[in-house]
Amino acid sequence: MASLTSHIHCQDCSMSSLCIAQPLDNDSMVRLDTIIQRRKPLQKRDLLTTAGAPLQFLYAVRSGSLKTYTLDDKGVEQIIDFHLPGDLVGFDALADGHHRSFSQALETTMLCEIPVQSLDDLASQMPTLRKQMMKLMSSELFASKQLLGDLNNRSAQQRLAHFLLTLSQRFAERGLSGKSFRLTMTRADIGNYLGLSVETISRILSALQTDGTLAVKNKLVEIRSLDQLNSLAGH
Amino acid sequence: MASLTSHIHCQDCSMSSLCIAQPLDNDSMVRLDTIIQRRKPLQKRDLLTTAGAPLQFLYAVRSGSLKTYTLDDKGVEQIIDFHLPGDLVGFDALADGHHRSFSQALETTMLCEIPVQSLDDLASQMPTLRKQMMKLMSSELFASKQLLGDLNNRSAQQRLAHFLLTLSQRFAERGLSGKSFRLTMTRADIGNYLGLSVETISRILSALQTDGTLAVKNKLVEIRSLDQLNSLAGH
DNA sequence: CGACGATTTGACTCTACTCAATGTGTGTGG
DNA sequence: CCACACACATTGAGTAGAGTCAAATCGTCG
Repeated sequence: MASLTSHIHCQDCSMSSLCIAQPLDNDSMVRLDTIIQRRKPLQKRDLLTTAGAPLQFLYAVRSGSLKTYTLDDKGVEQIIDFHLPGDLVGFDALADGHHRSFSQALETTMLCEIPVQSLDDLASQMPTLRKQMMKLMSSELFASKQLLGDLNNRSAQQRLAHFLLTLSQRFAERGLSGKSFRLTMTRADIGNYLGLSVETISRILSALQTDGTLAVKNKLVEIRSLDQLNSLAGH
Repeated sequence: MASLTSHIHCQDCSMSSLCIAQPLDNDSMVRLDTIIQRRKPLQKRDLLTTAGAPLQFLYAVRSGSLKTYTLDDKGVEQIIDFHLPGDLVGFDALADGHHRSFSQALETTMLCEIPVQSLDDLASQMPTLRKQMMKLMSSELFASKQLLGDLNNRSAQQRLAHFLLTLSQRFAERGLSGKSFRLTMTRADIGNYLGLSVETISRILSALQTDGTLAVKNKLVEIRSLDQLNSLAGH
């Protein structure tokens, strides 16, 4: 009998199109699969990475979600990113072999664990894998820099609209509903990430609910008018 | 006779410690050197990259400086980054082989031109080069994400203090003075980058001048009290 | 010298923050 | 299974920091 832990392989993984495995032919994917382990699921609030800890694995999110954050001089949390299924966690540690941030599960979360040493070996043999890693990092890099400009010069409403649209797109890319989804992070997390206070987040969500752009029920968000939301984000 | 264009080689380049060449042994550096060309200097306002254009080269800044920006739906400039000597320009294009942003010289600027195709070939033969590229991207990625958090939750004064400190450090790393340097970008550029209005930048610079933290004379900035500036950035 | 772009400074306004109180949901232990 | 506790969320009132608009000055380049 198979054990209870997941035995889905890269070849069958629904996330493979977003994952590091995306451009690989079947044979390469099988080789990648052999180095990847599946981890016991993380429970809500469990830490996946700790700043300063040596890098051993990169992680791919299979299901669930995480937040990545740093602590500033005063020990205040600064949220850097949210991770959804298909995302890779740990790139920031490639620079010097140590994680630079904390990653914490926002809900029960399943992961693939990729030993960096083996990945590196594979990458040196497989140019496609090497290029794919570069591509993923390049995309993330641009997205991150772009976001900086996007957020900096925009109002609270624009920021939140942009955030919701980005989430929506990411869910859609992952084969989930982009119209209606659950915010696994708290309002405080969103505020921290966007540089807004909890109260502002709450007020804007209420306002968007009132004007019919959204239907919000606790953590559940339904986008009622995508056009409306788009035009709010654009200004 | 040697031509008038620069013939400095990677082996002799004062920027090599920051550059892609950093961890390479002498032999590898010579090989890298053979694929790198030197470009005619860019004049102020010249474009180095254009969003949408196919990626052919990565560039390393030898002297001078550039700004990288995108244009939003309304054609409004969004500054994403400033590049100083030793920085690499073009990583954002690795994702799909097309540049995603514009890069414009802020002053007369000298560059090394690195053909991506050849770089890729070299990287596949030289694991150190491959790792160094990953490291550079990883560092940039983290810095960019960190910056997002840093700026988002901070006041105008904190942002500007942080910006000046970062510039100071970067100049120092490049063997230039970190105490006293020239802002090659306009106040408007700084404001755009930090998400502040020109007037706010100007007012804060004046205030920092008045309280003795800085001496500002047009584009020239001298840091009078590093401690003061540090504590302003920290809050 | 003249023109234009960049910078500074002032006055007023408004957005988003803080503080405060209340409401809602979740989870734990008796 | 219920009750209580605590974390999360909403809403209101007042305030402050940064934006906008406007005008004057400075600097640079032709």
